[in-house]
Amino acid sequence: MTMKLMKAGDDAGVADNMFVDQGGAADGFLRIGDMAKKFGVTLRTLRFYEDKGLLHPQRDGSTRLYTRRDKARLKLILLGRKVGFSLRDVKQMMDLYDPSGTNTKQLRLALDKSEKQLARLQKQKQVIEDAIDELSNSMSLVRKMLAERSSQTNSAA
Amino acid sequence: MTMKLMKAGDDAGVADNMFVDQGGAADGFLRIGDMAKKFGVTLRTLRFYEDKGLLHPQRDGSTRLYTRRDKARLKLILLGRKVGFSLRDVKQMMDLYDPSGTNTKQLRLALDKSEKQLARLQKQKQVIEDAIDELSNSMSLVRKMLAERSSQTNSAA
DNA sequence: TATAGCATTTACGTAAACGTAACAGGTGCG
DNA sequence: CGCACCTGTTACGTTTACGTAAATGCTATA
Repeated sequence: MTMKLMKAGDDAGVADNMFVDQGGAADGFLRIGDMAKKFGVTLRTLRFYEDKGLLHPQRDGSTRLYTRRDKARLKLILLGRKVGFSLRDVKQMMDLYDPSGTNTKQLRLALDKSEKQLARLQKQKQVIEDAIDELSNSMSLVRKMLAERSSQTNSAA
Repeated sequence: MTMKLMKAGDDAGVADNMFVDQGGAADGFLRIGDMAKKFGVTLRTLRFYEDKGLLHPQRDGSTRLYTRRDKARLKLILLGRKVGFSLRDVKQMMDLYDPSGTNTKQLRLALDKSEKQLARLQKQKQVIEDAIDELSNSMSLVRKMLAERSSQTNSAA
């Protein structure tokens, strides 16, 4: 059994929410593979996010080392994506983060974007509900048609 | 005033539902521009659908002429898209249509695809609702943070 | 006849978020 | 020693439904 030094179980369920990035690089560097497993993403994804300027892991030579800050940022990214923000939006919001300030501007931007996104989501929900309704109608109609057909064809069997 | 022979007002609100294509090419050919206006799509869309084998308008030389059948088909396409089917799905279903049969196979396929699509839509709806919840949570959190900030900064004003 | 207005065709561009391939060089361990 | 897995980079592929030219032609009207 390869148990190794797998103490990579910091658990990602801390308790911070969106737009709230508390820094702090104490210890517990993760390498890309651990990071990927911890968050359920692929290596490609992590490199991609870095390429897009969303993550900035340290380097040990060429090896990426992810700190607590990176974990927090990734958590934000994934949450952002979950609620439907584009990576561009997420970046824009995170780029405003300044550990030495009140981040009022960041929070305002986030709130503004959030309101718009919320509106979008509600519209989408409405669209989907409409689609469900129409599809259900069509389905019951088709079911009726099939019922007629079978009552004609099978009545002689 | 260019009134011409514009009696192209057949009205698209007949009363057929999805998967139900009744043929019949009596008269009233529409050209692509009229067709587009009638259904609120672009010329590009109509040509695109034709290119994908979803529409087969007649030709007068090189000019496309759309018949009643084409209108019915387009209506189905648009309904299909509204409920979230891909054009490929729509084509697959429409290709099974046979004016000289009971179309049982077509209806079964349509029903099968519809059930799957309905499931997809319900999942999507759930995802969106989750997103709405999470986003709402984050928003109220951000609002609190902003409130704190302003109570600190503005208290001295 | 010139102009307007509609038609035709081919074909590259767009958006998002990665996946996937390809190629090469480390590193740990059993 | 060899295998599995790490690292790096570049860059094309995928998906869907069109948008957007670009270049050209037909036809009716002023």
